Amino acid sequence: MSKQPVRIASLGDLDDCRVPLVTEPLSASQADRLAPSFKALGDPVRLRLLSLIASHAGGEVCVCDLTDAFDLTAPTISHHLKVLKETGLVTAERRGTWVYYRIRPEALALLSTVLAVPQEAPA
Amino acid sequence: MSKQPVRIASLGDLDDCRVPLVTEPLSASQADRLAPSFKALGDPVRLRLLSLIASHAGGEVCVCDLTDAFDLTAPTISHHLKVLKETGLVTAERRGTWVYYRIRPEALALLSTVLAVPQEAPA
DNA sequence: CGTCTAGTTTGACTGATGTCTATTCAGTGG
DNA sequence: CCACTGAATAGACATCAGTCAAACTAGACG
Repeated sequence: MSKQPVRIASLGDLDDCRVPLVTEPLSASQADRLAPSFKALGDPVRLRLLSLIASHAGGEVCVCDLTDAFDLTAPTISHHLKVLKETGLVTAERRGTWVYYRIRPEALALLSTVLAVPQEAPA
Repeated sequence: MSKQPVRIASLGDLDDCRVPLVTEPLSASQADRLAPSFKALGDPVRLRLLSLIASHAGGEVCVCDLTDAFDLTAPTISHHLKVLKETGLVTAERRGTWVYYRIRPEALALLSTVLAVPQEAPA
């Protein structure tokens, strides 16, 4: 439906970062705000967590299901989820005993756009 | 499937990573090969370096020009360029006294694809 | 209230990372 | 051959990041 003006406090304003990095040089400020998101993706465990969350039917996953998918302790998974949450890539919601995570598609899409290579890219 | 000889993963084949992370869960192997690229993008200096290289007219930039754009020493810039090179995001070519860097558009495009959010993505 | 389960937080440890200075390598040109 | 410049490497150092065990918090349910 209509998009809510969701705003992640801990996630800096990335509104001015919607232009491919190939198109024009990133400012230092833009780079400072984008880097944490890419850094969050720079760990294999977090990449898989994000993918598991993003690709799951229903759009959300319980932490317990995520923990089972790795050979890591629950605190470690929790730590990685926190990193993803703090960079605005996912959101968390508690329902009863369980906590469910879902992705923030806009965040993912923005990063995808930054890396996109327009057709008429400089050769 | 015939097992291929083990490849150095710093720039390992990412041929089987062309599917959006949202579409299906990444395997551990895929995540292991993708993570270094995102990690390389996880530093503000490298993001700006990449953007400077990618957006430069002519498609290439001399290291001397890059060094001037930052308040960092030449070895530090060199180190960051090495990281970008080792992850396959850029290539380097020496011509005379100078070394020119250019991006590898395929590498960038692949990462963009991995992060892409197809329209019918789970909300 | 007591207890059980799901998740998170804390603290510690270890290994990786960003930066610098000093040194070395690669070409150019006297 | 030697000196000079652009760039990369080596080593050192401080900080950060991933992991775990232990302790803690949030609900559910007798």
